[in-house]
Amino acid sequence: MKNIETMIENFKKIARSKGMKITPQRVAIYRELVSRHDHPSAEDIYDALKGKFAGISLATVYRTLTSLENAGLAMKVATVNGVARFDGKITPHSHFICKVCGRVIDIDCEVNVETEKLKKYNFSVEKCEIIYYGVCDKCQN
Amino acid sequence: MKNIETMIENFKKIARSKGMKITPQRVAIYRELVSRHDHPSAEDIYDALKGKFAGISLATVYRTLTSLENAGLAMKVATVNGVARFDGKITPHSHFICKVCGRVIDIDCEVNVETEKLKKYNFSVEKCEIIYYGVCDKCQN
DNA sequence: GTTTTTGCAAACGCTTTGCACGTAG
DNA sequence: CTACGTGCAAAGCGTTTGCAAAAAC
Repeated sequence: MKNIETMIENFKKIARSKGMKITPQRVAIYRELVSRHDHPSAEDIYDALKGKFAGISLATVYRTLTSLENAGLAMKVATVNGVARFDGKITPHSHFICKVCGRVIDIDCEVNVETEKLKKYNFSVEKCEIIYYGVCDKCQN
Repeated sequence: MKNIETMIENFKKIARSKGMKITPQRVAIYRELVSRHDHPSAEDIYDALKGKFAGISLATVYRTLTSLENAGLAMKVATVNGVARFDGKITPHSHFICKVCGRVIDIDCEVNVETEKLKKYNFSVEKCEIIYYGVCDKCQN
């Protein structure tokens, strides 16, 4: 799913199947989200779009991100300094958060979770989120 | 470190060594935090204390939790529905968050992280946070 | 006595929401 | 034509902060 246009077609198909309407705003927000890999905040997306898109509102970005989450097309992957960060990559992967610059970086490192031992809790586990914290390469001087 | 009074003595020692003053509020907040294992929010602690402690303020609870974090005596372990949750247990462990009731539960399940592969990123990794999401035993009916 | 901490209330900042208008289907 | 989405501004809400009084050391 690397081709952006393919992803947008997929988005339209899924959105329609969920009864969502395909608006120019939604397409633009989804395109922006999947085009970049810095896990933007709602405001990041808003800032990137307001130049090309007269009158787009921050509220619409928030509402669209929530819709995308509900449709399984996006995820809130972290909260850095009180600001939610989103990802259009929905395949399982981990993240590293730099406590200096706040960058959120994808980590494709394998993790072996002893899920056998988790069974004793009798929980229905749906998701496992792994976040590493530290200082990124650029911030180490 | 199971004995509460022992933990409080340890807290006083560390706090003093960091130049912090030992106030009745701080002792009460720390005691409340380490006495319970439900990962309370600042408001949970405030609610539990305001009965026994005339005039304690929510701001003091927030400030104390921040001080405890800085002293390495507590941690913000999760944010559930926009509310930060704290833990006085600072040894490494994971958490399960029930998306129905919002409970945060300690998980002492081993995880083998392939830290070797992390090295290629040239990050200085200080912490690894693992959170499982799903539905807890009580909420499954 | 000096410095830190507290309580109160106000301020903050991200996010959500009510409403009238616009637009997709 | 009807239901859903949008823009705007206002409201929400957890958390932080300024300040004078109080307490720790």
